[in-house]
Amino acid sequence: MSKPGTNSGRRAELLGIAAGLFAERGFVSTTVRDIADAAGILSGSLYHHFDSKEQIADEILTGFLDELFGTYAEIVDSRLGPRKTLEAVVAASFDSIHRRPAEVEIYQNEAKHLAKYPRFAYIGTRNAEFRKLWHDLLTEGIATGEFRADLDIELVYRFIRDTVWVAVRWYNPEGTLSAADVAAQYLGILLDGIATRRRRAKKET
Amino acid sequence: MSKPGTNSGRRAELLGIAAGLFAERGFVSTTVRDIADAAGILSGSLYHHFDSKEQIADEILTGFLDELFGTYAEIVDSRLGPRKTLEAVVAASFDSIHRRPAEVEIYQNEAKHLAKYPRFAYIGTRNAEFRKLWHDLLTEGIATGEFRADLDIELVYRFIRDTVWVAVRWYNPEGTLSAADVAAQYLGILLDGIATRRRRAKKET
DNA sequence: GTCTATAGAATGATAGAC
DNA sequence: GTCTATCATTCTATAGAC
Repeated sequence: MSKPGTNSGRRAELLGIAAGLFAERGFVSTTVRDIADAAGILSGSLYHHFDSKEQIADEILTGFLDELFGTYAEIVDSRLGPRKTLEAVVAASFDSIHRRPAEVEIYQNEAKHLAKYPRFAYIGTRNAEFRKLWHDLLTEGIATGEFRADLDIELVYRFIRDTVWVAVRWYNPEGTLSAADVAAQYLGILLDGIATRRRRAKKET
Repeated sequence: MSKPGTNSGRRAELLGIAAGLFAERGFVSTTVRDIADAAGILSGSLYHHFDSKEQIADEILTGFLDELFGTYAEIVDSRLGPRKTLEAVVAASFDSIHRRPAEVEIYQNEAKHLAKYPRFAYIGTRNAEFRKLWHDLLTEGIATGEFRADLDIELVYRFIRDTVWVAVRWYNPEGTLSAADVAAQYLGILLDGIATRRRRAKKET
């Protein structure tokens, strides 16, 4: 039960400490000594639990992504219709920022670099999965007439994706503004805009 | 004219090479040897032009920020009114992503870490300046009735800031989509939303 | 599960020749 | 303005004692 590779409590504890440091200083700037110091042990001792620094990041990311995409799958399977699904996916994303800020920050800041290595190939897979989720959602919403027909789906997808995730940079889990508050405000802007009167953008071509 | 510290052409060339590498690999992951290799010289020779690796990043950022905020100042001084000013600031921002993608990426990815060092204190100053610009703009727009009165100004500011700048991650200066196209699409979403019917968000309290 | 001790490589930076 | 040569430091990772 305490064999490295299975989940002894100590292992999870070390992963949490490492996640906090990776999020705060970045993966490359965080040394194994930093992690060991924060855990109250020496750097060499870390290698009893993990094969390498990369493996630590790997386990943090897989754990996070498996949980997140599990939640997305549940929402999609509920077949709420485009608008309600959009609201639920956005809310779930902000909720993950609230519950796992370090993991989201690592995903945002480090995934692009890590994805180059074979070990982290699943990052590209998850990104493609997320993109498909949004493309399907937006396409269906336009078909049902709930979303504007003149939208560039790929661009809207990117704007939503970026704006939701980048909020991890300023969102404070201990602050007065809850994840649900932020999600509601954000959905208000995304769905209805900030202008007082609907002034449809001129279509080009 | 060729004294290091003044702008010989070589110096600017080296800054451009370094900016590309910092943007692509990150500041800490880029070694002085990487920069020297890309310039076709040896790492020691770099120190004839610059005192340190930090100085290189410093000059890249100050040059970029001075230009960017000069543009913002011109726009504000034109007194176009809230909506037109908003459109112009957003367009100018996307234009800077088009013209200086490496510099924007460095500002986005590295500024947070660099800002901790006294040498980069101006980053915090610029951020505050940018925030004030948006707060004033949004406040005025609400006063004139051009923007919705139920907006949380600080949140709207963060959403706009993040969404505009984070686009540097996927925007391709050589692609078919111009910076003006992206700005127009983005403003369409921001001002009017993606939903077909205006459904005002319920106000809390 | 942690510590001692250290290997082996890479890093930012320097001094002086050309 | 670039090169040669190199220093001092820091890094990931390993081997074996406790």
